[in-house]
Amino acid sequence: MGESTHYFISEKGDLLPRWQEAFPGAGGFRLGEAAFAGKPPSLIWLHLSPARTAADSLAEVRAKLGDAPCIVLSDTPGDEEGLACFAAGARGYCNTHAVPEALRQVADVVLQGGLWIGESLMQRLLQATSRIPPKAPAQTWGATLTEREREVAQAVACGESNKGVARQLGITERTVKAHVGAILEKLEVPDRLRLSLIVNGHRSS
Amino acid sequence: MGESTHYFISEKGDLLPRWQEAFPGAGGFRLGEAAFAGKPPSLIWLHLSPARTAADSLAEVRAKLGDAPCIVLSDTPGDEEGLACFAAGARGYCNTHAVPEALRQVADVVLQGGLWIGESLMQRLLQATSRIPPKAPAQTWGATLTEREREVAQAVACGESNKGVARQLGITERTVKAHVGAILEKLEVPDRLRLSLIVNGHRSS
DNA sequence: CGTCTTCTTGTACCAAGGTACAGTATCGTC
DNA sequence: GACGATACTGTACCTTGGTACAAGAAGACG
Repeated sequence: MGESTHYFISEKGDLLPRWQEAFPGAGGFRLGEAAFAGKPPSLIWLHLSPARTAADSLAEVRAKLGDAPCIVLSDTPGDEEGLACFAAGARGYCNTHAVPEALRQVADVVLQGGLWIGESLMQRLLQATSRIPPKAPAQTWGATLTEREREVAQAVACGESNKGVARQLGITERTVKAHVGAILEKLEVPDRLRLSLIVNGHRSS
Repeated sequence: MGESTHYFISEKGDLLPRWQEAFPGAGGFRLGEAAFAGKPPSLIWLHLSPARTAADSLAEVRAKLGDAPCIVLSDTPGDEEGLACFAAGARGYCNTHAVPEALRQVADVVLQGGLWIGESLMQRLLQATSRIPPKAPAQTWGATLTEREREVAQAVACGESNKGVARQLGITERTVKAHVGAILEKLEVPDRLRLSLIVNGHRSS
């Protein structure tokens, strides 16, 4: 790690204290600089600015600094922005204010050829390969479920607790748990929160 | 790296020489074994068998060995198989006959929380994301929250557990719980499921 | 300088979620 | 009649979610 050269590219070019702590000796540069002095970087950290799109920023960095892997730092991480970053060639995407230890970990992964990508974004990418439109009808998520399971799934997706679903459907909480368990297994999701995302059309199964 | 325990799961349970060279002391097990003896693995290598689907194999490994990250080894790597592996929770996907140095590199990346994914597969995933559903602007649900709370709220709304949010933001699970509690109180919702509905635009707060 | 807000973290506890094992009843199919 | 699928339910247990009490650090503000 001591041999790597880190460039932090941001709007103002100054280094946050935690960046310096993570990588003593790292360079801080403004995105708008015409050229970057010194030894070529082995790793580029791009601190996103609200004033530019991720794709524009990455393209500019690419044009000026070449092919060193780039990790994007975002003040307000989100899946859309993450998608844009990876589409534009980033190798990592994380929070601007991550602790130094986390930054070093991300650096290690990316320097060794891996990706640093959030779990929810990865799931999003995987599910997008099915090309299912945002508002998933029950025919998709509900295709493998029984009628009762679909009822329970919809109630859960509206935010009901197991007790609430039991009251609503006139069955015991234990029966609701049985249905919920079967639904989670059939749809291969870990919990009711993810189930809700699928039923409400934020994910496809 | 010396402290990590590697399990190689394959049809016959024997270790290829290059696997042993990469990780002396690694255990070799048959996928069909009822149970795995010894110290829990820190990393699982699953050698795919033509006789089983990737999803079935990964599910079985998951059920028997728990949540250690899993890297899939394939004799005939391809994007379709790779997709299935990552969809089933794998953290890496590479060639069965990769050289020991490459295997150690993949192990490093995955043990540090990264992904090992092929370039063409990553491009495939990115190309599939053509349409992205609109999200409720943070100005509505996020107006009364602090910046950190909005970050936590968004992560939760994407389906993350408290542990997952903690990993993502580089803070402890206890801190995430503190933020989640504050968010639930400010938005006057009973739990993270309802929070998710608000953030994703299914409810007004 | 004192106060307040925000962020962070600890231990502890209780409720809810989810899983496991086990079982009965009904209905449709062979 | 046997069998499988579905719906329903029990006890038990473990994990996660959420709350309570407590506390320190840093930055902004009067």
